[in-house]
Amino acid sequence: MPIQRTTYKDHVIKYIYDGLRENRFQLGEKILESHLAKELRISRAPIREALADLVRTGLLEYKPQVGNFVASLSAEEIIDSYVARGVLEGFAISQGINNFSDEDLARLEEMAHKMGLFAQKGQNKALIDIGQEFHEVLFSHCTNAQIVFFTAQLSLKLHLLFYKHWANVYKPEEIRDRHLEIITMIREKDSAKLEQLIRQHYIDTGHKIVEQEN
Amino acid sequence: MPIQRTTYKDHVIKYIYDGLRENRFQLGEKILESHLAKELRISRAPIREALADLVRTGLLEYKPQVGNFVASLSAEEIIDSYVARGVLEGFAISQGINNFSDEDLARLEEMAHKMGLFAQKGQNKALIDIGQEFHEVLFSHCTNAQIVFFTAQLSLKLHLLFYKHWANVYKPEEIRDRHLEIITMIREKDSAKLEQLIRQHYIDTGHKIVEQEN
DNA sequence: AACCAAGATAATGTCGACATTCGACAATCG
DNA sequence: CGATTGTCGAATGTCGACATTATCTTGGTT
Repeated sequence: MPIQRTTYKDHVIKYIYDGLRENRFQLGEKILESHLAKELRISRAPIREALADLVRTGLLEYKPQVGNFVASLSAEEIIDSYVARGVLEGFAISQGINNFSDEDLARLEEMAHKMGLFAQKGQNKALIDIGQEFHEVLFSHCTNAQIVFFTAQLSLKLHLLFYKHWANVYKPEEIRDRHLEIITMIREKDSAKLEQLIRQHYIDTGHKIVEQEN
Repeated sequence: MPIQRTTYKDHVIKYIYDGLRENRFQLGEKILESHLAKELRISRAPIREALADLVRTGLLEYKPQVGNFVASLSAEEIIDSYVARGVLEGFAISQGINNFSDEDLARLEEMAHKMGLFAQKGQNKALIDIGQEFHEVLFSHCTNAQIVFFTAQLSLKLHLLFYKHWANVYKPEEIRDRHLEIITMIREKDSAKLEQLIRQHYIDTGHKIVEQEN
C-alpha cells in the first residue's frame, strides 16, 4: 500500500476547509494569501495552490487580479447542488441495485436505526459520521469512477451546509424512515423507482436547507 | 460587458489543451515544467498553476513529488465518462423538456440534417462544430448551474476523443437519425423516455469509441 | 550475472523579492 | 456639490534561486 506523500498545499486545504466548517470566515469575505502565509509560517506559493484547488471545488470564488473570496451560495445554487447530487447518487445506487448482499442491507438497516437514535439524543457529530458511512456503503457498488469523483466533489460543498443544518431539517424518526425507505426499495430491486426516490430525497433536503438559511 | 482578464496561466492551459488535441503529446508522457517554461519563455509559476488546473479537469494526472503526466484513459474510464455524461445530459434536457419552442425544434432539426450532410462529405471540423452547437441548444434550457458545470468539465475530456474518432463511429445517416430521434422525443414530451434515450445514446457512443481506440 | 548501496543528476516543492494591477481616497474641474 | 481624474498603498502575478526528493548511474559484493 503506497503511502500518500503530503505537501504544504494539502495542509492548507484542510486548514481552510476546517475554517469554513467552523464558520471562521464570513461568506463572501476576501481571503488574503499573505495573511494565511504569515499565519501558517510558509510562503505564498503553496497557499496559492491550495486556494486554486478550493476554487475548483466551488468553495471559493476567484476574480483574476483581485483575489479569492469565500463562496456565498445562493438559494438557487444550493438547490442546484442538491438536485445534481440526487441525480448522480440516484443513478449510482440504482445502477448497482443487484449487487447489494443481505449483509450490506442488514448493516444499512442497523445504521438507519442508529441515526434515528443519535438524532434523538442530539449527538450531531455521531449522526453525521454514520450518515456518511451509510452513503459510503450505498456507493460501494458503484464502479463508475467519474460519478464517484463528481459526487465526492459535491460532498465537500454540501457537507458544509449539512454540518450547520441537518439536525434541524428532519425530525429523528424522519431521518430514520427516509433511510429505511431506500433500503426497502433496494430490496424490491426496482431501480427506476429507487432512482426517483433518491432524487426526491435530495430535492426535499435541498429545499429544507434553503429554508434554514433564511 | 466585462472584459475577461487573462493571465499567463490561461494561455498555458490553452497551449497544452491544443497540444493534446493535436496529439503532440504521447499518452502517459511526463510533462516537464521546465520544458514548457523554456518553450513559452516564462517562469515555472504560471506553468504549475496551469498544470494543476488541467489535473483538476482530468486531462493530466499528478503524482506528488514526481510530476504531471498526460492522462491515459483506460477503456473503463472512457466508458464511465460517457455514462456520466449521459446521466447528466439526460437529466438536464429532459428536465427542461417543456421549455423548447417550435423555433428551437426547427433549428435543431435543421442542424441534424446538416450534420448528416457534413458527415457524408467528410467535413469533420464542420461536423464537430455543429454537433457542439446542437448540444448547446439542448442545454440552453437547463438552469441547473451545477449540472452545466459538470457537463462542461466532462466535455473537455471527451472532446479529445471525439475529435479523433467521432467521424468513424457512426455512419452519416446514423448521426442524423440519432439526433432526429432526440428531437422527436422532445416533441412527445415524455421526459422519462427522453432521459433513457439520451443515456443509451452516450452508452453506445462510449462503447464505439473504446472499440476505435483498440 | 544479479543485486544492493551510495553518489550524481535532474526534477519538483518552496521561498523571498519584484512587477503589475486593483481599489480607495484625495484633488481637481464643471 | 457631484463627477472625473490622479495618486498611493496593498494585494496578486510572476520571477529566479534554493531545498528537497525521486530517479539514474556507478561501483562493489556475493
